[in-house]
Amino acid sequence: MGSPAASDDGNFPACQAREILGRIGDKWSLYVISLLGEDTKRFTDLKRGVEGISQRMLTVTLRGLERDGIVTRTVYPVMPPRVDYALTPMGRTLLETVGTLVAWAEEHVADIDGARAEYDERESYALRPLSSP
Amino acid sequence: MGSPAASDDGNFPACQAREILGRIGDKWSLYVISLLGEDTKRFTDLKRGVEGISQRMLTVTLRGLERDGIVTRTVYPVMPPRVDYALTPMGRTLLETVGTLVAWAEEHVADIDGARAEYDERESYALRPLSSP
DNA sequence: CGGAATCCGATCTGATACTG
DNA sequence: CAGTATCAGATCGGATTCCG
Repeated sequence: MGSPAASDDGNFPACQAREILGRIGDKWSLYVISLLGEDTKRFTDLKRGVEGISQRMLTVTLRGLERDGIVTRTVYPVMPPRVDYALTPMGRTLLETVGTLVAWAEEHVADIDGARAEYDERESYALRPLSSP
Repeated sequence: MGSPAASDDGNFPACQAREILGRIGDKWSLYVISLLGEDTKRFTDLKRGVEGISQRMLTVTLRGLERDGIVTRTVYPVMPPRVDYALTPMGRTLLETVGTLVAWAEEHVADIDGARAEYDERESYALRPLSSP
């Protein structure tokens, strides 16, 4: 329904791969996946484990990962509620790569910080016509 | 106005690592990095190589990667302009991991597509009170 | 505890037009 | 060729409130 023949990019394989990369490449997803590891974790565990994530973003992220078949969500009908999250077999195949990526980011914080400072100086400098204080 | 000492998260290491993950985890960055590989490529080559990227997003992505010290940008002062992009040594250390991630996404398009269909059905089904057509 | 729903400013992004 | 500038629409994401 709706659009007859316009923009069916949505079904284009390359477009789907991009969407998937968007999901797993998301900073929150990366942390959630690497934090889950081989274990089963509860919502609050993840919230504590992923520094700085809001409840909303954790919920949204987990929903997305669940929908894509990367994590499983198990609800126990008790009060107070208890929900367990874990990686699916497919999700586990991501673990090593994601772990490497997260580790890379953490290892290169200083390098990148330096590169940024250098770049910013170069740029502000390039933009200034002639003088320097 | 308001917050005097609140939210200096900006300098917090964990926050910086997240920001870096946000950059390299970005779908466009991932494609650009893996496409660059060991080579030097021109702007237009990248534009053609990264399916579906707009000129604007390619520019923005490359600027970010340059600022973070992941790619180099070489401008030749000729007409018409010529600009070469390549990975820095630091950028090259990402290549294997990023390549794996991109390959993973492409390999799992079908699986994830299936998982999504299943999830969507389960959900729409769960939300409906009782009846089914 | 683990959400869902809503509000709303901030950010992102594509389209378009212009340029050296 | 390789951008920059601008603008409007879409999306993101935090804060808040309410719920079983």
